[in-house]
Formats: sequence, C-alpha cells, structure tokens
Amino acid sequence: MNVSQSNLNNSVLKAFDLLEHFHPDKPAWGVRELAQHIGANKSTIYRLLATLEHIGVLQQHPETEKYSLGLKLFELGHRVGIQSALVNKTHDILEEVTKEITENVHLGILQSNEVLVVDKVDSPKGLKLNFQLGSRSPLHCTSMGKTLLAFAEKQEEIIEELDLFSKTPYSLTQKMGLIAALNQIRKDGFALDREEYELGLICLGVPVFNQNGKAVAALSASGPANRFREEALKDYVAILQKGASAIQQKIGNFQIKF
Amino acid sequence: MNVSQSNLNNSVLKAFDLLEHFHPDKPAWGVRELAQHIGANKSTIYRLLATLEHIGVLQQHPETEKYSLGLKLFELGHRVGIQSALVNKTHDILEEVTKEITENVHLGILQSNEVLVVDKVDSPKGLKLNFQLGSRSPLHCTSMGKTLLAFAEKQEEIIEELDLFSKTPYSLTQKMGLIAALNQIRKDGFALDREEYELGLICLGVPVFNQNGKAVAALSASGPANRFREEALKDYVAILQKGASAIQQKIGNFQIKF
DNA sequence: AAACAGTGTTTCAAATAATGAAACGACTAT
DNA sequence: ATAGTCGTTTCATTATTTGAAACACTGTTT
Repeated sequence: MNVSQSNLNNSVLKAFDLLEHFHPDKPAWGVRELAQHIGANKSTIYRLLATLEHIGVLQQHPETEKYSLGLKLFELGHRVGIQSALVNKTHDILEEVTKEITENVHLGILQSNEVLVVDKVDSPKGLKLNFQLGSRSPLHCTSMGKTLLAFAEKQEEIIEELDLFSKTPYSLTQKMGLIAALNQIRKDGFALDREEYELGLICLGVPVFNQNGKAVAALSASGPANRFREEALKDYVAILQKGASAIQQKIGNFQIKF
Repeated sequence: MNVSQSNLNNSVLKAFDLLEHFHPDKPAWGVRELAQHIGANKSTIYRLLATLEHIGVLQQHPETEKYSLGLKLFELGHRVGIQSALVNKTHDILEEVTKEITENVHLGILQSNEVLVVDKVDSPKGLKLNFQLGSRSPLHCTSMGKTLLAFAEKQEEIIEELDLFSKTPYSLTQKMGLIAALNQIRKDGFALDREEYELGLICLGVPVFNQNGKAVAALSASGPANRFREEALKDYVAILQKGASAIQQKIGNFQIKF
C-alpha cells in the first residue's frame, strides 16, 4: 500500500510523517481527524499516536484528548549538534549585536532549500516578530535566504528547485531577477529585504563564514519599515558584519553536514 | 524477541530508543558500535539509522560516517507546546531577573521524576553552567527539584520512586531528611541547594504557580559558593519571587499535561 | 603480497508485526 | 429514541521486519 522506499523502515517513516502534521497552525489533533487528513486508517493512526504518547513524544490534553508534541521532542531537539556546535558558542554575540542594532536579530542556516532559524534575540523595542526558533522561511524573499543563496555552493541547482511564489507584491518571482539580486548581494556583502516577505517589514542580512571561508549561516536584523532609515544602512551593515566576524572567530571550521 | 507492550508500534519504539543513545556524552555512533551497545542485530540498526538519516532526524558526518542527531529534531523540538505556552511568554521575565540577580537563571518543570530545564539566561558574569536547555537533573539534590517536589501534588508517590543517590557529600540521601527539607521549603517559600548537586555551586529556587495555584515550574538562580553572601539571601529570594509572580501573571492557567 | 580485522551494506527465507473492516462502548446533540 | 460523534479493540489477512550469512570495501598486520 505504501510506496515504501528501498528498505527503509516504514513505521518509522510514518511516525515522523505524523509528527510533521503538528505545526503551529494546527498543533493538536484527534485520532479520526488526523487519520482522515492523512488518508490513513483510524486504527493505524490510533496505534501510532498511542505509541508516540507512551514515550512522551506526543502528549495528550487531559480534557480534549487531542494529541500535541511532547516534551521528549523538546529534550531531543535541544541535544542536536547545531545547538552545541553553533548556537551555544555564539548566542552571546547575538545579544551584543541586538544591543547595538536595537532590532530583532536572527541566525539562520540553509537547510532543505529553506532558511532554518537556529537562534534569535528579540529587539529591546516593542515589536516582536513571529520568526520562531526552529521555524523555516523561504529563500527567495528573505534577507537571510537571499544571503545564504548568494554564497551557496550549489546555487544554480537550488534555484532550479525553488518555487518563486509571490509572498508580497515586492517578492522576487523571476529567476533572472533573483540571480541579478544575488550577484549584487555577493558584491555588496549584504542582502536587503524591503517588504519582500511581509508588508511593513524590512530585513538586512549578512553571511557568516566559517574559518574555511564557507558561508555556513546568515545573520539578520529585522524591523518595521517606518523605523528604517536609508542613510543608516551602512551602520547597520557594519554592526552585523562585526557580529558575523566575531562568530567566525568562535566557530572554527564548523559546517552543517549535508 | 522484543517484550512488545500491548499493541504499540515496535519499530517506532525502537527508533526512539535509538535516539536516546545520542546524548552529549556520546553524540555520534556508527552502525556496529551502536548495534553492539544496544544488543541488537547490525542489519536492524543499519536500516533504522538509514531511515532516520533519510528524513533528517539523524545526520551523517561526511568523513567518519558516524550518525548524530539531525536538524529535523531541532525543528520539531522547537515546536513543542511548552515553548509557545510557557517559554515564549516568559523569557523576557527571565532576562529581567537575571539582570537584577546577576547570576545564572533557570526555569524548570517536573517531568518523569526529574527537572527538565525549559529556559535559561546566563549570568552577565563569567562563570557559565552546564545546565543545558532540555537537559534533566535529579529532584532530590537541586533547588528546582526540591522546590517542585515540595509543591508537587503526588509528592509521596514520587519520593517512593526516587533514587536518593549521593551526588556530593551534602546531598540528601535519606527519605526522612528529604521530607523534612521539603516541609521547610513549603514554609519558607524557597529552596536552597548548598553544594548538594555540585561542589562549589549554590542554587536558590522558588516555585512558579499558575493562576489556579498549581506549581507548574521552578525558577532558580545559581552561582559559585564563594560569591554567595548569606545575608543577601532575603534579597535573592525577593527577586526570584517577583519574577515568579510576573510569570504567573503571564501564563494564566497553563499546566503541563501528564 | 597475503591474510586479517575492521567498517558499512545487501540478500532471502522465516518469523513477526502492522493492517483495516467491522464491531464496540461511551459520549453528545437532535 | 435516534443519529452522530468520538476513541478503542478484535482478528484474519497481508506486508514488513528480522538476522545469519555473504559481500564489498578499507586499512592494518603478518
């Protein structure tokens, strides 16, 4: 029934496929509900959910009886190498950058043709963003995404696979335009996102190189468009680049293994 | 062969059992190595590892070919409810408490008879601790643990299950002594750990109640013993308790579901 | 050079576990 | 009462996982 790939373990694939459905937009599921949504048998889903609940990977709300992601995942997620190899060493730097730039600061890496947010520090000013830790954003319409893409080794390959959808009227939706933008970013050393991802939001990103000169992450600052002063761009870039080199010092030849 | 419980999915249980072996002390495993350690067949472990790698739950080091925890877990771990329901709302408060108390501040919850560290802010002073986010500590010899235990609903039940091992010469290893300490903690409203967990380390913990009056977390400050001033204890407690009530305001009737 | 010890990987019949339609019990609303 | 939910269990059928052995590859030792 399942198009089971080679000799991978089917049950394990199904279990993690299940977990994927627990995202912020729909964090809690009942048995039938989820079975129907996936298009699988209720019994199967019931048993998978029960199994995952039994080991704490899911937790069940005592009243609604719906399942949501459990503390075992919280625990495992914080053991991941990126945490110890990158974030633990560099969080302090992000704090400093945030203090100087007084905007929301994010650290992201390229993964599966998206930006994965691996660390962040909120702006001391009010406005908070919903770029959560562990969340993903598109490459073509974010400052971190464009930065990572501009310095990526397999740039062309990745671009071929991208869906250049229009997130706002300002998003780059044409391959040619995106490539031109990326060339400019490589020259400038930074990427600007003027409301390409969200109206009213401007982000600025710079690459973070490891000591082998490979771009392993992107550092960005984000704030409301009305607070952005064109003439201060140079200063913003300087602060971010100072942070990026500070990170470079700390991480040695760190690299994401893929 | 496996003592498979009721009708839980065996493969899923095995997969997560595998993942448990990737802890900070041994973050990378090869196929045979892990198979031998678990006492399972190489083929089985090989296929499980390959499956988990295929979906990004594990990643393989390009040179050593050993497996370690992957970014998919990072992503899932940060989606967990506790994150959005507790940490996201209260991290700012932890920052403030840290500023005032100028020591390492942790937020922990009771889970599986241990303290699970769900948020932390490092002291502005040098000395950092190795209480990582997502890590677990024993209940009987930590300030957060004793706090949570002192206000736990099923206190007696839990104590019966605890192994009161001696982490340092100061650890409480007798049931009677622990119970007496817990009674005192309930009276005082705070718990002190004087090198019970680690020599040279003193921690102070207070309970965090939700708006239904249930103790859902513990807030603690930790620092080197030689920096601890006996006469400032009241001030420390006051700062922590102020933070705890600020958290109480924010979390409503939040509760861990178990 | 040849034998050896160490990896990870594939094979294939035998053993086991997952599957799903249907029935069940426990609700709630009509 | 009836019909609609829900989660849960049953049991024969089906599909998958299993593991000893063989394989391919590496580097080391004889």
